[in-house]
Amino acid sequence: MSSVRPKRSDVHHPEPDGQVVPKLCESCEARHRGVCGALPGDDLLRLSKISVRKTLKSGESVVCDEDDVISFSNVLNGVVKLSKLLPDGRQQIVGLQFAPDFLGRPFRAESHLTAEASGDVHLCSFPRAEFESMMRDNPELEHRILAQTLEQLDEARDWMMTLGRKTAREKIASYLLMIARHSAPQPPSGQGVAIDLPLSRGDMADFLGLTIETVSRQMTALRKAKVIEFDSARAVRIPSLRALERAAGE
Amino acid sequence: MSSVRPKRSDVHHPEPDGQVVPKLCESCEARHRGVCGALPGDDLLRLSKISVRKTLKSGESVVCDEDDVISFSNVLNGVVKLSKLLPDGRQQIVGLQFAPDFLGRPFRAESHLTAEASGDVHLCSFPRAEFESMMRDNPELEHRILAQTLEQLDEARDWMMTLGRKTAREKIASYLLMIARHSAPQPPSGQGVAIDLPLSRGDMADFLGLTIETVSRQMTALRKAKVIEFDSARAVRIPSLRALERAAGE
DNA sequence: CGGCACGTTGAGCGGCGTCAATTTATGTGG
DNA sequence: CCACATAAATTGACGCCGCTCAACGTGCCG
Repeated sequence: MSSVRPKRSDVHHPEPDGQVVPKLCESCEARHRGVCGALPGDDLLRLSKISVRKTLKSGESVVCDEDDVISFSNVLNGVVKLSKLLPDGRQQIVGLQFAPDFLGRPFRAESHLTAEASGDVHLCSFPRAEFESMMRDNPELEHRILAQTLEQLDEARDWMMTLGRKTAREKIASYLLMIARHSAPQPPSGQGVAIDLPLSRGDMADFLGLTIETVSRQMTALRKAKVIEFDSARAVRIPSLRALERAAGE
Repeated sequence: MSSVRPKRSDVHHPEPDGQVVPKLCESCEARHRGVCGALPGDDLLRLSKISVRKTLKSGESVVCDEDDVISFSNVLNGVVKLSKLLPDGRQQIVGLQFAPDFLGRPFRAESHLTAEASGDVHLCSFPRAEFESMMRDNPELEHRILAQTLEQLDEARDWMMTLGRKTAREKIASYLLMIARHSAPQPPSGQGVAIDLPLSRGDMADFLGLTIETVSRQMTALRKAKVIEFDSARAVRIPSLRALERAAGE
């Protein structure tokens, strides 16, 4: 299920201030906003020597259900779906990971979770054991992992409200709102916010606890209500975030 | 909303090995299984001096939505509901905390969450600032917080599957199963597992994304299907956990 | 062009919500 | 102890939102 193309990286060079920063990490978002920002130069070097870049094509999975997790990753770009499966095939997407999120479940097997690329994804991947050992040595690293985990817990609980108490229409609006908030801020064009939808209708359904047909119908309904406009099936514009928030029940 | 009766505690005495263990902490579950287990004697003493026991009556809240969180707590016994509210009044319970769970959201305001006692609850409560400072000094303490946060994230994601993809019947069964797994293990009596239900039908509805009436009907349906037996409305017996798991769709 | 995945739309049904009545627990004062 | 009040839980009748099944449209690639 997961065919990836690793590329070993041990190139590095000194920074102006004498600190050694691996070349691979130089322009990496995760080094600034992600967990790697916690690492001093020498630890970063140690980690970069054992880390590999991976490219996943759409649909390829990082960790399969029940697999032992042998590696952690940072998401460099793209979107990773975290999903669960019931024995009879019903599926629920329980989270989306964007750059520069950390991917992995420290101290435990991945709790029956599947991580799959939605669209092409670039990862920076490293061995589990080595990273956990660095976490023990480096409290600041563990602190960052904790901070991210707490944020993900907040997001998961927000989504529980959406799944349990919102109507189909409100669920769709909530999803669009979430994507808009994760999108890069745009120059105020007066034409509203344009966003690309990383998930197919089917994945949106699995994320929102709906069927494909209901997702499609409610997208149409929001368009007819002029809350959104379609550039294509996978790209919409939002004339008024306020109106979308109202549609999301917030 | 929250009227509590604090009782200052600074009594303590030396342990046989010379280590000082505050008297208050001596028989405390949280010291062994909870986060306090991470603390050496002197830190435990420091924390115990600023901690207070609180008793909440059913329905009293620990942290109100939008309040600044001024304290963290350990749950000593009882059950605490974590819930969210939509502007129009719809409610969703996003988690249950049992002893010896840690209660609080480090590094941030409580993300619009309400924590409320379901039945009488005993807490051990301490000032936020002091505890966060101890977290900085003591990586092992932060490590335990991380471990618990990761578990809660797993649980939240499990529940997302339940909320998004299961039928009313399966949701009820999943809830009963979760309570059974949190209950103290019982001597094999041959009469099945007896469990007390900490939530009212209304709270079960808010936890499962259902209405009171549907909860009641599906409880009756499970009884008629002989998956559960009623000792009272708040206490059931489970003849076969396997059968209950099947009813939960697992 | 055909083949295929993805998305949209329609018709009809059923699970769960709504509204309402009744029964059962829980407490409170005489 | 009973009488009464109040809340919690159950049960029934009915309607609607979202699911099912099916047909059709659309874009992409060989």
